[in-house]
Amino acid sequence: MQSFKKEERLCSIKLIEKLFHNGSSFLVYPFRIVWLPEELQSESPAQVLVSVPKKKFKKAVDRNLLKRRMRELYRLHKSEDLYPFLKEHSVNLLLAINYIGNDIAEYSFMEKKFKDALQRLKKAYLSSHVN
RNA sequence: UCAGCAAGCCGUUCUAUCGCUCUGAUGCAAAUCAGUGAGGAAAGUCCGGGCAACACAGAGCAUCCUGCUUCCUAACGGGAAGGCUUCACAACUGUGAAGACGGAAAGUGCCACAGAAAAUAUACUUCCCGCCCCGGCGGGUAAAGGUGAAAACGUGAGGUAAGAGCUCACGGUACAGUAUGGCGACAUGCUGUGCGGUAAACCCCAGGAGUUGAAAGACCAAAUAGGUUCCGGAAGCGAAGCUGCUCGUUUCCUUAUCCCGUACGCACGGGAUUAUCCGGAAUGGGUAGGUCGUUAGACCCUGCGAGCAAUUGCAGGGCCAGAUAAAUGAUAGAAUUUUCGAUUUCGGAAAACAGAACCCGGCUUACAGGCUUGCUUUUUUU
RNA sequence: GUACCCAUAGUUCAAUGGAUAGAAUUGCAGAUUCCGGUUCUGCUGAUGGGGGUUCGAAUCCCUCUGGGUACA
Repeated sequence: MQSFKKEERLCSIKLIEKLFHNGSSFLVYPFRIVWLPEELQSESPAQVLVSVPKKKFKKAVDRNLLKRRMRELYRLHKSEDLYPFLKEHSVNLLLAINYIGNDIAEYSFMEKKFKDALQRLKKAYLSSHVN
């Protein structure tokens, strides 16, 4: 359950455009999460996209490091909480995780914040669908 | 032994757990197992080539690039060896460094300020001669002064009213001719003629450049709509021919336009106008994909030759990333190195520059630390 | 990936290779005013960094840095 395969990544240009056009977003420093419920063809319950702005991190090495850490976080924590939640409500989700910090954060700090972000995501979904 | 300079090389390692890319095996599949996975600069995109598509009789013009010689190379604006110039050390003969290093005697332009004058010379203070008669005029001159980044080759002698390459000697530099040495750039000698700088000003000379770049280009099958062309069938108060007329038959043409429905377009429904529909094939375009191009190569390692060297010949061995919103990671522990606190044991911190995207050869820039070789130098010992 | 362009006061722009790099505006100080505004006067610059050519470089050449444009 800790794998991170191609089906779980968001690659289609159309879906990405849809996500950033219609999706709703919130901020948990140092992340910005954009999400949108959507019917998917693939088997995985969610597709995710990870990005780091080139303006803040000029060197490719730094961007790679942050993207790898964020992917690792998603891989390790998705199965604890997010996937069971999504199956329970039987929805599929498009996700985009942007890094908006100005410095390269420690892994432990990022881990703590990422868990908070997942909780926020669940709350946001529930509140929007109750109404 | 210490320090500096130059050249070349390396540029953290191991274990465990959980993952990712690609390849292979097993398997209907899910999956499992095994192997594999960033650099010397992968960077900048400054040059050159391969590869691909398009273009292409030949010549000239324009534009851009290069610029001492010979060689290396697939090619180069790269490299090697050499020549020349300049600078430094040294001291008369070397050592080291740097150099966009063709042409100013084809032509044009420019050379601020200062200065008499910045290039067909000219004449401010001087100097000399003559005249008027005591500071002016006419002539000669360019040595001295001062200016400037640069002043009509420099020094000495002769010469002269005073002077001047005007003449001579020595020297500098450029061109032409000639002899010797060198493949050549060039060097040395002799003869003659000349003497501001600037071509990273225009320009001239010699050589070179077709254009566009893997988002190049080749192929594949889907789903959706149905543009164009062709074929077949049916239809028409359509047109024309055959005919005196009708039927019939042949050829052509049409198969759409307008209005309303929230209505501009598409689709759908209805209505109006003399009047249209169906089936098949080919071709073009749009949308989102896949495969090839794509990693075995001007490749790497070792040995033996050729060459002063760059480089290259032969033999043997090896396979070394291939992603596509883009893999090469995260965490924990240990070792190694550096550094700080401490003091011989422990604790903390750090480990450079930096991340492939069609592939090669260079150049440029970034880089903690370490190793090797050569040269110079300091101290000590013999 | 490929092809190109730009960089000058805080800001917007000038300057033929030649004095101390100008103009507008902003800021600061002073004058004027009872106070403020307007007006007047004065002051404030690493020509993006480094090297080269030149007697002399913002300008010419090389290189690095930063910013931008075009091509699907």
